[in-house]
Amino acid sequence: MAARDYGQYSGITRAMELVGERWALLIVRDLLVGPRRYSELAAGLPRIPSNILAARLKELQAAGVLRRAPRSRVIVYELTPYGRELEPVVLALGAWGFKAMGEPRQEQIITPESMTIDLRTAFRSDVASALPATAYAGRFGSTELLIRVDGRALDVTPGDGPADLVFAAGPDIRRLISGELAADRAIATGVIEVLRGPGGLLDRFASTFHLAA
Amino acid sequence: MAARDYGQYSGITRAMELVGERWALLIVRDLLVGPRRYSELAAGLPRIPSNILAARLKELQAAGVLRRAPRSRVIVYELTPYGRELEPVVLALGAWGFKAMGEPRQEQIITPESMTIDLRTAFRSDVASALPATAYAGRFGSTELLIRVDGRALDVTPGDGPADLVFAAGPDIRRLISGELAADRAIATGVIEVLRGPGGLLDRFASTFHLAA
DNA sequence: CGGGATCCCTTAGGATACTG
DNA sequence: CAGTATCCTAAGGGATCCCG
Repeated sequence: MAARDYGQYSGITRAMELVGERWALLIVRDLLVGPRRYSELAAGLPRIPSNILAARLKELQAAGVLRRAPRSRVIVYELTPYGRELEPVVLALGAWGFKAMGEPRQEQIITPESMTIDLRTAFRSDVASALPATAYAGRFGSTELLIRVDGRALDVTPGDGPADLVFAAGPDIRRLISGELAADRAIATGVIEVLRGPGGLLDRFASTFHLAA
Repeated sequence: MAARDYGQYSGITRAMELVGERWALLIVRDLLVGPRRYSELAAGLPRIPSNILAARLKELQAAGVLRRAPRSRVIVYELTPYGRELEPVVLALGAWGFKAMGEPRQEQIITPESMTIDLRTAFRSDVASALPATAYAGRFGSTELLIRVDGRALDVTPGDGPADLVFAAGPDIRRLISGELAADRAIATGVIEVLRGPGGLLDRFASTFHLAA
């Protein structure tokens, strides 16, 4: 028996043995957004030691969660189909943890990958399907995301592009998503800064992305 | 910043900080079945050192996941409402890990709590709602469970009681739940031993509890 | 006897430096 | 860029002991 084995024959213990190590599910989360290179993963995971990242990648590969794929002279890591099946786990954890997020601390960062998954977590496809297709461009610190909502589909990509509403937000956008702060109040208090487009669209954004606290 | 902090401001990292430590989610899983005493938790978690169990209970209490509750001279640990909201996380992890369960190893045990959650994971309420109410009594090694299905409701309790079908099964019951083995084959090969009641009911059991691998 | 606390040892994780 | 190598600290594992 491996030292870090749980000694039980059940689904959860098996899952914990495969992806329960520290950092593992965060690597999976970032790869849920798309394939990533080693250095991209390292950049998105602040403070992960490179030896730990290397060790986790090997373990997750051995577990059948991800694979190394050569892409024209560089190597990227991508989830296997089985690894992608962790999405419900990651989203459920994200939804639960969202409710316990306090105020951001100084050194805490928001990465494009973490924001993308947080938006996916909060996305209400049934609400969105009743609204017209809308593209938002959000600037969160130094990361910029193009958020396209069309029917029940959500697509989040880095960078900008044609958007109906362009806004800049800090970590306090959480209070908009949780419903703690209404859209007009968010604008009035400067939590959200509308850079272009009708500010009224922010209310639609808040309806589309909502996660009660 | 705490040493085991992930340095990100996102839902998942917050969740991992609260319940991402080793053993934590297994404690939560057992408490999802019902309140438990310290010694009951220790018994259900083979190989957990007592100092680690004590440390986790304190951390989870500080995180607002569980609380100590005095029950007539003894102390039990029970989930808070917020802790119970981890059920989707635990079930999602269980469903994912179930598919990666290989053959059981000699020293791996099945506890009443782990089996209860595994059954909850595999429970198909929509299938069950179309079937007549049924009570099963299952013996898994030394643990005995009374499994009552009524409409969309599932109730699993330790011990026995009046049941339509009484059977004994080893860890290979996983192959019945995964659909790898049909009910009649499971009986014919001795994977499941029908102790009382019509063996045909095992097919209903397999329809009610199913998780594709 | 339930509910831990203590001790000692092993191993994983963190920080930093280095290399093909 | 994509990792190794090294060193050190902190957490986990196992056994034992303690206390109400």
